Amino acid sequence: MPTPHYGQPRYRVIADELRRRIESGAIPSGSLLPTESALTAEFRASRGTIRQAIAVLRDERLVETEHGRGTYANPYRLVDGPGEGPEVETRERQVAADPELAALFAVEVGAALVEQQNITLMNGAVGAVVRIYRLPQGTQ
Amino acid sequence: MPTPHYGQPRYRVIADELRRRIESGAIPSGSLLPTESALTAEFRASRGTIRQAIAVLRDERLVETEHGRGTYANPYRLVDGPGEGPEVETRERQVAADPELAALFAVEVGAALVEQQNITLMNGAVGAVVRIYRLPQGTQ
DNA sequence: AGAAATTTGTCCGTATGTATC
DNA sequence: AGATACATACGGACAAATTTC
Repeated sequence: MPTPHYGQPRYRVIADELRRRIESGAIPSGSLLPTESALTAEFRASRGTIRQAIAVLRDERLVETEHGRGTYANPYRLVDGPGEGPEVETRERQVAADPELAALFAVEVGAALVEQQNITLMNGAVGAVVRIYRLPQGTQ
Repeated sequence: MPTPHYGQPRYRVIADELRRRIESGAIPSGSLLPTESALTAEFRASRGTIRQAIAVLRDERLVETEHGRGTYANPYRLVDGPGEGPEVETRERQVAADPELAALFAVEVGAALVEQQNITLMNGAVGAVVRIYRLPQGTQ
């Protein structure tokens, strides 16, 4: 079978699906993701592709992998014990440029921007939300 | 041929060497790196390993790759004007909480939040826009 | 304008090394 | 020691973007 990849590459499709499962709770926070070989079987993809999909989630800090053990979902979720310092939760996504951002970046309104959102938590409460906007890779 | 990787993995060794060449100027800023196939020949490594090495440098934002063209060295360097460093423009204002921010801060949609916006400039162009949201003083 | 060559992007299969349980 | 799982590396194939002729 050939390897067409029109549109989204497979590893992104798989990453999107896994992200959905984690965010929906289908894969509970703190639990292990299915193994690489299980995902290989389920998605009919090679190990390299599965690993690439997981790498995407790892970059987003949505999962964390431990050598010889497995890949955990949502390891940075706060379940703080008492007296812990501020924690940060990070997420990255693509958004459409609002008129002000469009003017700043000299792109059209609605153009794709990358938004990185950091949520600073203090004692379990949201202290501040930081949103960083950049042009997508390769467009600058 | 077996594939031992004692000590440093090969892709890291190659990444280190390429980083050295870029930082030493052996590969001038803004110029193209050797092609993947050229690096394959020079380092006697597979293309996957070369691409992994380049991915390391890409994560460091030391290089940028364009499909069908090549990989550029140091695309993000600042070329400051006379005596100027990177500049930041800051502004603070009050905004209404969008649904997501409202949920995060546990306030009603439309409630007042303080937004601090920092615009970082690189080469006179907008590099990133940072928006920090907090609850107004006295409400936390 | 169009075809060919070049270069990077994605995917596959496989093998071996290393860490953890 | 054995089983399991992640890390690294290889080689090959086809897709897609760019450049060159």
